Amino acid sequence: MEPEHLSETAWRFIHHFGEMGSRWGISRTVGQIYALLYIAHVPLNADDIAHLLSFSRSNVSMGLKELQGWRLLRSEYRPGDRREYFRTPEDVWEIFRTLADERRRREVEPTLSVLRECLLDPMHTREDEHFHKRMQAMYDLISMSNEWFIDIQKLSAEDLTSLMHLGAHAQKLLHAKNRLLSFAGINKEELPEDMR
Amino acid sequence: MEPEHLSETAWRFIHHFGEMGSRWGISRTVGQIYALLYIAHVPLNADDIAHLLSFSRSNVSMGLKELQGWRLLRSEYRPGDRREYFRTPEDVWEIFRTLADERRRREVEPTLSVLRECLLDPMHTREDEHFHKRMQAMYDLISMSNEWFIDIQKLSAEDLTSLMHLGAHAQKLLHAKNRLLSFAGINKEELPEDMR
DNA sequence: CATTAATTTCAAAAATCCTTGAAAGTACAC
DNA sequence: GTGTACTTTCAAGGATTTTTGAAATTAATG
Repeated sequence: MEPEHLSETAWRFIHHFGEMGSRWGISRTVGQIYALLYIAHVPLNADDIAHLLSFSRSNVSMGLKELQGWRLLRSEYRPGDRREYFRTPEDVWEIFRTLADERRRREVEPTLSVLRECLLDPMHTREDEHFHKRMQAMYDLISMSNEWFIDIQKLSAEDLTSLMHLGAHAQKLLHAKNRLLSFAGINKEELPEDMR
Repeated sequence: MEPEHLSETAWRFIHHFGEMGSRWGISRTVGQIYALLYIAHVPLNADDIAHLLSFSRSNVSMGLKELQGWRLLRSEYRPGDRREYFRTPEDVWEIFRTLADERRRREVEPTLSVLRECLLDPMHTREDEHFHKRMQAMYDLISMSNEWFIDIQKLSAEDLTSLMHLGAHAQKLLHAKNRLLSFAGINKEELPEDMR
């Protein structure tokens, strides 16, 4: 069913995502496996993958397990065939959303925890005070981005596309709003949280 | 000038960012150096850093060089002192912007190039066609996000904060616009690019 | 221009991370 | 329950990345 070997172009694609993966905390193998599954026109089983990418069977098994840990795979069984067949979600948006959300949970949330803990520690010296301010600034930024992402994540691919096209133009809307506020003599602090 | 040793809390902070760094394609050392410089209340020279973090002098030198490659450091000389003193920008937003932009240039742009090249390759089989569609979908998503980021990057920290607070509420604006369009019987395709 | 102070380079050692084959585990079919 | 087809685990070996100290380089000073 699946091709015996990869085309030149397919290989370039897979190879690139392997390299990319290794800059992103997932191993080359895992990156390549995912790239292959992403472009495959039919679901593949572990042997297909091992064969096409020349990895050991066990390496593929571990790679698939890791990808499942990232919630990035779908799998299915076929009647009369005991092997498990894997594929990626069809929608690229879904893939990126899942990836981003998983990173958020694995990296951003723990970072916020550490920062919160550090911020609770008592300050003794002038340096401690400076340290505290710096951590607070970082906490504020990360925390806000985190919430923004959780918020934005709910939107459909279509809505996200519109929002992105709007891009920095949204700034104009905000400026218009701000001019209006100042015209009306209203102070930002008087507004409810979600209208600032 | 700088403290002889790090407080418990400072160490926790630095240690965490070392671990984080190692998940992000920069080494533990580099992550720790940056965390230290970020919280330091005065600029530090390479010896200070090596001493405080117990790294070899040469390791610190390479780490600083890498951080400069990321455009994440400021440095200064003092009269009567030959040593170079390093600090991070004061504004966390600036740091994150620089980091994100550098990653964009190092990872996203090359990925787009590879995808463009692959998309130009001739298709022979049915599988090639499917492959082509998948790459196109990925190209569209990454390309759009990339442009969105370039666009958004120009905004001030203040504007970005407002935008983030707006978050998914922006969706309401869009829906309002879309309802208006459909009420007026205007098709999206008739609008100029930046109004869709 | 020689001396000294600081920085950088680089090849080797150390640490870490990845990959593998062999063995153990699982689950289905008869 | 036994055999079969597949999957997973794991310790050892391999590969890659980090870290280091010694030597080379650069730059300032008298």
